[in-house]
Amino acid sequence: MAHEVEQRSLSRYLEEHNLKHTQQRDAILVAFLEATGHITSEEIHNRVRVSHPNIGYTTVYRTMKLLCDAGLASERHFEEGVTRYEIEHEHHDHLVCLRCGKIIEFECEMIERTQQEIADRYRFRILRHRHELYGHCSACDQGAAE
Amino acid sequence: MAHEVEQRSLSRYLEEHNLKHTQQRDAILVAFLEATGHITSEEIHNRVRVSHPNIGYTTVYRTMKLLCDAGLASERHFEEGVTRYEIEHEHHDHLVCLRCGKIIEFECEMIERTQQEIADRYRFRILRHRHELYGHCSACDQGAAE
DNA sequence: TTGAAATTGAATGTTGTTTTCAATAAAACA
DNA sequence: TGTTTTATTGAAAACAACATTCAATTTCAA
Repeated sequence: MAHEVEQRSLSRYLEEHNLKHTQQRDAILVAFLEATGHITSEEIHNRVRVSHPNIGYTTVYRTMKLLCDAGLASERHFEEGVTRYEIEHEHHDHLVCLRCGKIIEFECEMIERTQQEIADRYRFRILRHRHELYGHCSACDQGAAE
Repeated sequence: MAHEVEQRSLSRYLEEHNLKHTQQRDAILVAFLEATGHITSEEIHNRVRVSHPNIGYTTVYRTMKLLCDAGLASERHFEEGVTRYEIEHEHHDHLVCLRCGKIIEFECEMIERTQQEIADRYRFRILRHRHELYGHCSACDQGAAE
Protein backbone atom coordinates (compact mmCIF):
# COMPACT_ATOMS: atom_id res chain seq x y z
CA MET A 1 0.00 0.00 0.00
CA ALA A 2 0.94 3.59 -0.48
CA HIS A 3 0.17 4.92 2.94
CA GLU A 4 3.06 3.68 5.06
CA VAL A 5 3.98 7.15 6.22
CA GLU A 6 0.54 7.89 7.60
CA GLN A 7 0.11 4.40 9.01
CA ARG A 8 3.38 4.72 10.84
CA SER A 9 2.35 8.12 12.06
CA LEU A 10 -0.88 6.68 13.44
CA SER A 11 1.00 3.81 15.07
CA ARG A 12 3.32 6.20 16.79
CA TYR A 13 0.41 8.26 18.06
CA LEU A 14 -1.34 5.17 19.38
CA GLU A 15 1.75 3.93 21.17
CA GLU A 16 2.46 7.31 22.72
CA HIS A 17 -1.06 7.43 24.06
CA ASN A 18 -1.39 3.84 25.22
CA LEU A 19 -4.04 3.17 22.63
CA LYS A 20 -4.34 0.02 20.61
CA HIS A 21 -3.58 -0.57 17.00
CA THR A 22 -6.63 -2.26 15.52
CA GLN A 23 -7.62 -3.49 12.09
CA GLN A 24 -10.53 -1.08 12.05
CA ARG A 25 -8.40 1.95 12.71
CA ASP A 26 -5.98 1.04 10.00
CA ALA A 27 -8.74 0.29 7.50
CA ILE A 28 -10.49 3.59 8.22
CA LEU A 29 -7.26 5.52 7.86
CA VAL A 30 -6.61 3.94 4.47
CA ALA A 31 -10.18 4.52 3.29
CA PHE A 32 -9.91 8.14 4.34
CA LEU A 33 -6.59 8.67 2.60
CA GLU A 34 -7.77 7.00 -0.58
CA ALA A 35 -10.76 9.26 -0.85
CA THR A 36 -9.36 12.56 -1.98
CA GLY A 37 -11.25 15.66 -1.08
CA HIS A 38 -13.57 16.59 1.72
CA ILE A 39 -15.40 13.53 2.86
CA THR A 40 -18.04 12.79 5.47
CA SER A 41 -17.99 9.99 8.05
CA GLU A 42 -20.84 8.36 6.20
CA GLU A 43 -18.87 8.31 2.95
CA ILE A 44 -15.88 6.85 4.73
CA HIS A 45 -18.13 4.25 6.29
CA ASN A 46 -19.45 3.23 2.89
CA ARG A 47 -15.97 2.95 1.46
CA VAL A 48 -14.45 1.00 4.30
CA ARG A 49 -17.37 -1.41 4.33
CA VAL A 50 -16.33 -2.76 0.95
CA SER A 51 -13.28 -4.41 2.44
CA HIS A 52 -14.47 -4.60 6.06
CA PRO A 53 -18.23 -5.20 5.93
CA ASN A 54 -18.89 -5.10 9.62
CA ILE A 55 -17.18 -1.98 10.75
CA GLY A 56 -19.81 0.11 12.47
CA TYR A 57 -20.79 3.70 12.01
CA THR A 58 -19.70 4.50 15.52
CA THR A 59 -16.20 3.26 14.99
CA VAL A 60 -15.80 5.49 11.96
CA TYR A 61 -16.94 8.52 13.93
CA ARG A 62 -14.61 7.73 16.76
CA THR A 63 -11.69 6.96 14.53
CA MET A 64 -12.04 10.16 12.55
CA LYS A 65 -11.85 12.06 15.81
CA LEU A 66 -8.78 10.09 16.67
CA LEU A 67 -7.18 10.88 13.33
CA CYS A 68 -7.82 14.56 13.98
CA ASP A 69 -6.17 14.30 17.39
CA ALA A 70 -3.28 12.50 15.79
CA GLY A 71 -2.85 15.35 13.33
CA LEU A 72 -3.66 13.27 10.26
CA ALA A 73 -7.10 14.68 9.50
CA SER A 74 -8.98 17.86 10.21
CA GLU A 75 -12.64 18.64 10.58
CA ARG A 76 -14.47 21.14 8.42
CA HIS A 77 -18.00 22.44 8.76
CA PHE A 78 -19.50 23.89 5.64
CA GLU A 79 -23.13 24.88 5.37
CA GLU A 80 -24.86 21.53 5.28
CA GLY A 81 -24.84 20.47 8.89
CA VAL A 82 -22.48 17.55 8.38
CA THR A 83 -18.87 17.25 9.39
CA ARG A 84 -16.39 16.74 6.58
CA TYR A 85 -12.81 15.60 6.97
CA GLU A 86 -9.80 16.58 4.94
CA ILE A 87 -6.23 15.42 5.02
CA GLU A 88 -4.39 17.74 7.35
CA HIS A 89 -2.05 20.05 5.51
CA GLU A 90 -1.00 23.67 5.80
CA HIS A 91 -3.58 26.36 6.36
CA HIS A 92 -5.97 27.27 3.57
CA ASP A 93 -9.52 28.43 2.93
CA HIS A 94 -12.29 27.27 0.61
CA LEU A 95 -14.49 28.02 -2.35
CA VAL A 96 -17.62 25.87 -2.12
CA CYS A 97 -19.93 25.29 -5.08
CA LEU A 98 -23.54 25.34 -3.94
CA ARG A 99 -24.69 23.35 -6.99
CA CYS A 100 -22.30 20.44 -7.33
CA GLY A 101 -20.61 20.58 -3.94
CA LYS A 102 -17.13 20.94 -5.44
CA ILE A 103 -14.64 22.39 -2.99
CA ILE A 104 -11.62 24.37 -4.10
CA GLU A 105 -8.88 25.29 -1.67
CA PHE A 106 -7.10 28.61 -1.76
CA GLU A 107 -4.70 30.58 0.33
CA CYS A 108 -3.87 34.24 0.31
CA GLU A 109 -1.09 35.86 2.26
CA MET A 110 -2.59 39.26 1.61
CA ILE A 111 -5.90 38.40 3.25
CA GLU A 112 -4.16 36.74 6.18
CA ARG A 113 -2.13 39.86 6.80
CA THR A 114 -5.12 42.14 6.47
CA GLN A 115 -7.25 40.17 8.89
CA GLN A 116 -4.39 40.23 11.37
CA GLU A 117 -4.38 44.02 11.11
CA ILE A 118 -8.10 44.10 11.79
CA ALA A 119 -7.69 41.89 14.84
CA ASP A 120 -4.86 44.09 16.11
CA ARG A 121 -7.13 47.09 15.87
CA TYR A 122 -9.48 45.41 18.35
CA ARG A 123 -6.64 43.93 20.43
CA PHE A 124 -8.08 40.58 19.52
CA ARG A 125 -5.84 37.52 19.41
CA ILE A 126 -6.74 35.29 16.48
CA LEU A 127 -6.42 31.59 17.26
CA ARG A 128 -7.98 30.31 14.09
CA HIS A 129 -10.30 31.47 11.36
CA ARG A 130 -12.56 30.34 8.61
CA HIS A 131 -13.04 32.03 5.32
CA GLU A 132 -15.42 30.39 2.89
CA LEU A 133 -16.71 31.68 -0.42
CA TYR A 134 -20.00 30.13 -1.50
CA GLY A 135 -21.32 30.30 -5.03
CA HIS A 136 -21.15 28.50 -8.36
CA CYS A 137 -18.08 26.94 -9.90
CA SER A 138 -17.37 27.62 -13.57
CA ALA A 139 -18.96 24.35 -14.73
CA CYS A 140 -22.17 24.93 -12.79
CA ASP A 141 -22.33 28.58 -13.72
CA GLN A 142 -22.59 27.63 -17.42
CA GLY A 143 -25.49 25.30 -16.94
CA ALA A 144 -28.47 27.09 -15.50
CA ALA A 145 -29.72 30.54 -14.69
CA GLU A 146 -32.24 29.58 -12.04
CA MET B 1 -42.55 51.59 21.34
CA ALA B 2 -39.46 52.32 19.38
CA HIS B 3 -39.82 49.73 16.68
CA GLU B 4 -42.51 51.16 14.44
CA VAL B 5 -40.33 51.04 11.35
CA GLU B 6 -39.64 47.33 11.69
CA GLN B 7 -43.18 46.54 12.74
CA ARG B 8 -44.50 48.32 9.69
CA SER B 9 -41.99 46.50 7.57
CA LEU B 10 -43.19 43.17 8.94
CA SER B 11 -46.82 44.14 8.39
CA ARG B 12 -46.12 44.99 4.79
CA TYR B 13 -44.35 41.68 4.26
CA LEU B 14 -47.24 39.76 5.81
CA GLU B 15 -49.82 41.55 3.70
CA GLU B 16 -47.87 41.05 0.51
CA HIS B 17 -47.65 37.34 1.21
CA ASN B 18 -51.19 36.77 2.45
CA LEU B 19 -49.93 35.93 5.90
CA LYS B 20 -51.57 37.01 9.09
CA HIS B 21 -50.48 39.58 11.56
CA THR B 22 -50.55 37.94 14.95
CA GLN B 23 -49.70 39.01 18.48
CA GLN B 24 -47.02 36.37 18.66
CA ARG B 25 -45.23 37.56 15.56
CA ASP B 26 -45.20 41.10 16.77
CA ALA B 27 -44.03 40.16 20.25
CA ILE B 28 -41.22 38.04 18.87
CA LEU B 29 -40.10 40.80 16.54
CA VAL B 30 -39.95 43.26 19.43
CA ALA B 31 -38.11 40.83 21.69
CA PHE B 32 -35.61 40.21 18.93
CA LEU B 33 -35.04 43.90 18.25
CA GLU B 34 -34.66 44.71 21.92
CA ALA B 35 -31.96 42.15 22.37
CA THR B 36 -28.94 43.66 20.75
CA GLY B 37 -26.32 41.33 19.44
CA HIS B 38 -26.38 37.81 18.11
CA ILE B 39 -29.12 35.89 19.81
CA THR B 40 -30.43 32.34 19.68
CA SER B 41 -34.05 31.25 19.30
CA GLU B 42 -33.92 29.95 22.82
CA GLU B 43 -32.83 33.32 24.17
CA ILE B 44 -35.58 35.06 22.25
CA HIS B 45 -38.04 32.54 23.60
CA ASN B 46 -36.97 33.29 27.16
CA ARG B 47 -37.30 37.01 26.61
CA VAL B 48 -40.65 36.95 24.90
CA ARG B 49 -42.08 34.67 27.56
CA VAL B 50 -41.80 37.43 30.12
CA SER B 51 -44.59 39.36 28.46
CA HIS B 52 -46.25 36.47 26.62
CA PRO B 53 -45.89 33.41 28.84
CA ASN B 54 -47.46 30.92 26.52
CA ILE B 55 -45.71 31.51 23.27
CA GLY B 56 -44.17 28.20 22.25
CA TYR B 57 -40.71 27.33 21.17
CA THR B 58 -41.93 26.32 17.77
CA THR B 59 -43.50 29.65 17.09
CA VAL B 60 -40.25 31.41 17.87
CA TYR B 61 -38.35 29.15 15.48
CA ARG B 62 -40.91 29.67 12.76
CA THR B 63 -41.13 33.39 13.30
CA MET B 64 -37.38 33.90 13.18
CA LYS B 65 -37.41 32.17 9.81
CA LEU B 66 -40.16 34.49 8.74
CA LEU B 67 -38.21 37.55 9.89
CA CYS B 68 -35.27 36.36 7.83
CA ASP B 69 -37.50 35.98 4.78
CA ALA B 70 -38.89 39.41 5.43
CA GLY B 71 -35.38 40.85 5.45
CA LEU B 72 -35.49 41.94 9.08
CA ALA B 73 -33.18 39.32 10.54
CA SER B 74 -30.42 37.10 9.29
CA GLU B 75 -29.13 33.75 10.41
CA ARG B 76 -25.57 33.15 11.48
CA HIS B 77 -23.85 29.90 12.30
CA PHE B 78 -20.77 30.16 14.41
CA GLU B 79 -18.98 27.18 15.86
CA GLU B 80 -21.37 26.00 18.53
CA GLY B 81 -24.01 24.21 16.51
CA VAL B 82 -26.80 26.67 17.28
CA THR B 83 -28.34 29.23 14.98
CA ARG B 84 -27.99 32.83 16.00
CA TYR B 85 -29.93 35.75 14.59
CA GLU B 86 -28.76 39.27 14.05
CA ILE B 87 -30.57 42.36 12.86
CA GLU B 88 -30.16 42.50 9.12
CA HIS B 89 -27.86 45.28 8.03
CA GLU B 90 -25.17 45.72 5.43
CA HIS B 91 -22.62 43.02 4.86
CA HIS B 92 -19.95 42.42 7.47
CA ASP B 93 -17.87 39.68 9.02
CA HIS B 94 -17.10 38.68 12.59
CA LEU B 95 -14.53 38.33 15.32
CA VAL B 96 -15.74 35.75 17.84
CA CYS B 97 -14.26 35.44 21.32
CA LEU B 98 -13.95 31.80 22.29
CA ARG B 99 -13.89 32.61 26.00
CA CYS B 100 -16.73 35.06 26.62
CA GLY B 101 -18.66 34.66 23.39
CA LYS B 102 -18.42 38.32 22.51
CA ILE B 103 -18.95 39.00 18.83
CA ILE B 104 -17.41 41.99 17.08
CA GLU B 105 -18.44 42.92 13.56
CA PHE B 106 -15.99 44.18 10.99
CA GLU B 107 -15.89 44.94 7.34
CA CYS B 108 -12.99 45.34 4.99
CA GLU B 109 -13.21 46.50 1.39
CA MET B 110 -9.69 45.29 0.78
CA ILE B 111 -10.47 41.71 1.75
CA GLU B 112 -13.69 41.75 -0.25
CA ARG B 113 -11.82 42.87 -3.34
CA THR B 114 -9.06 40.34 -2.85
CA GLN B 115 -11.43 37.43 -2.42
CA GLN B 116 -13.23 38.51 -5.57
CA GLU B 117 -9.93 38.33 -7.43
CA ILE B 118 -9.36 34.83 -6.11
CA ALA B 119 -12.82 33.75 -7.25
CA ASP B 120 -12.22 35.27 -10.69
CA ARG B 121 -9.06 33.24 -10.99
CA TYR B 122 -11.16 30.06 -10.66
CA ARG B 123 -14.06 31.47 -12.73
CA PHE B 124 -16.13 31.04 -9.59
CA ARG B 125 -19.15 33.24 -8.97
CA ILE B 126 -19.38 34.23 -5.31
CA LEU B 127 -22.95 34.41 -4.03
CA ARG B 128 -22.11 34.86 -0.38
CA HIS B 129 -19.26 34.25 1.99
CA ARG B 130 -18.37 33.89 5.60
CA HIS B 131 -15.21 35.12 7.21
CA GLU B 132 -14.87 34.55 10.92
CA LEU B 133 -11.86 35.13 13.14
CA TYR B 134 -11.91 33.07 16.33
CA GLY B 135 -9.75 33.84 19.32
CA HIS B 136 -9.69 35.91 22.49
CA CYS B 137 -10.94 39.46 22.87
CA SER B 138 -8.75 41.94 24.70
CA ALA B 139 -10.58 41.50 28.02
CA CYS B 140 -10.30 37.71 27.94
CA ASP B 141 -6.74 37.78 26.73
CA GLN B 142 -5.66 39.61 29.89
CA GLY B 143 -7.19 37.11 32.24
CA ALA B 144 -5.66 33.70 31.73
CA ALA B 145 -2.85 31.95 29.96
CA GLU B 146 -4.36 28.46 29.76
C1' DT C 1 -70.80 37.86 11.98
C1' DT C 2 -69.27 34.34 9.56
C1' DG C 3 -66.31 31.11 7.64
C1' DA C 4 -62.24 30.05 4.83
C1' DA C 5 -57.57 30.07 5.44
C1' DA C 6 -53.51 30.80 8.22
C1' DT C 7 -51.41 30.15 12.80
C1' DT C 8 -50.46 28.19 17.07
C1' DG C 9 -48.31 24.95 20.38
C1' DA C 10 -47.80 20.27 22.17
C1' DA C 11 -46.20 16.28 20.73
C1' DT C 12 -43.75 13.67 17.60
C1' DG C 13 -40.29 12.97 13.85
C1' DT C 14 -35.70 13.77 11.84
C1' DT C 15 -30.83 14.24 11.32
C1' DG C 16 -26.23 14.03 12.69
C1' DT C 17 -23.60 12.87 16.38
C1' DT C 18 -22.36 10.89 21.01
C1' DT C 19 -22.76 7.74 24.79
C1' DT C 20 -23.60 3.32 27.02
C1' DC C 21 -22.51 -1.26 27.83
C1' DA C 22 -21.73 -6.13 27.19
C1' DA C 23 -18.85 -8.74 24.19
C1' DT C 24 -14.40 -8.88 21.97
C1' DA C 25 -9.66 -8.02 20.62
C1' DA C 26 -4.99 -6.30 21.60
C1' DA C 27 -0.94 -5.68 24.22
C1' DA C 28 1.29 -6.84 28.70
C1' DC C 29 2.38 -10.26 31.81
C1' DA C 30 3.72 -14.61 33.73
C1' DT D 1 2.09 -20.05 25.15
C1' DG D 2 -1.71 -19.14 28.20
C1' DT D 3 -3.62 -15.63 31.09
C1' DT D 4 -4.88 -11.23 32.48
C1' DT D 5 -5.54 -6.46 32.02
C1' DT D 6 -7.23 -2.88 29.42
C1' DA D 7 -8.80 -0.64 25.32
C1' DT D 8 -11.96 -1.18 21.56
C1' DT D 9 -15.91 -2.50 19.14
C1' DG D 10 -20.72 -2.24 17.47
C1' DA D 11 -25.69 -2.27 18.39
C1' DA D 12 -28.80 0.23 20.58
C1' DA D 13 -30.19 4.01 23.10
C1' DA D 14 -29.52 8.91 24.21
C1' DC D 15 -28.91 13.49 22.75
C1' DA D 16 -29.35 18.20 20.77
C1' DA D 17 -31.08 21.23 17.51
C1' DC D 18 -34.36 21.72 14.48
C1' DA D 19 -38.60 20.51 11.58
C1' DT D 20 -43.16 18.65 10.93
C1' DT D 21 -47.85 17.14 12.14
C1' DC D 22 -52.37 18.08 13.47
C1' DA D 23 -56.34 19.48 16.15
C1' DA D 24 -57.72 23.68 18.23
C1' DT D 25 -57.61 28.60 17.75
C1' DT D 26 -57.06 33.21 15.46
C1' DT D 27 -57.20 36.32 11.86
C1' DC D 28 -59.40 38.94 8.44
C1' DA D 29 -62.06 39.54 4.09
C1' DA D 30 -66.62 39.40 2.68
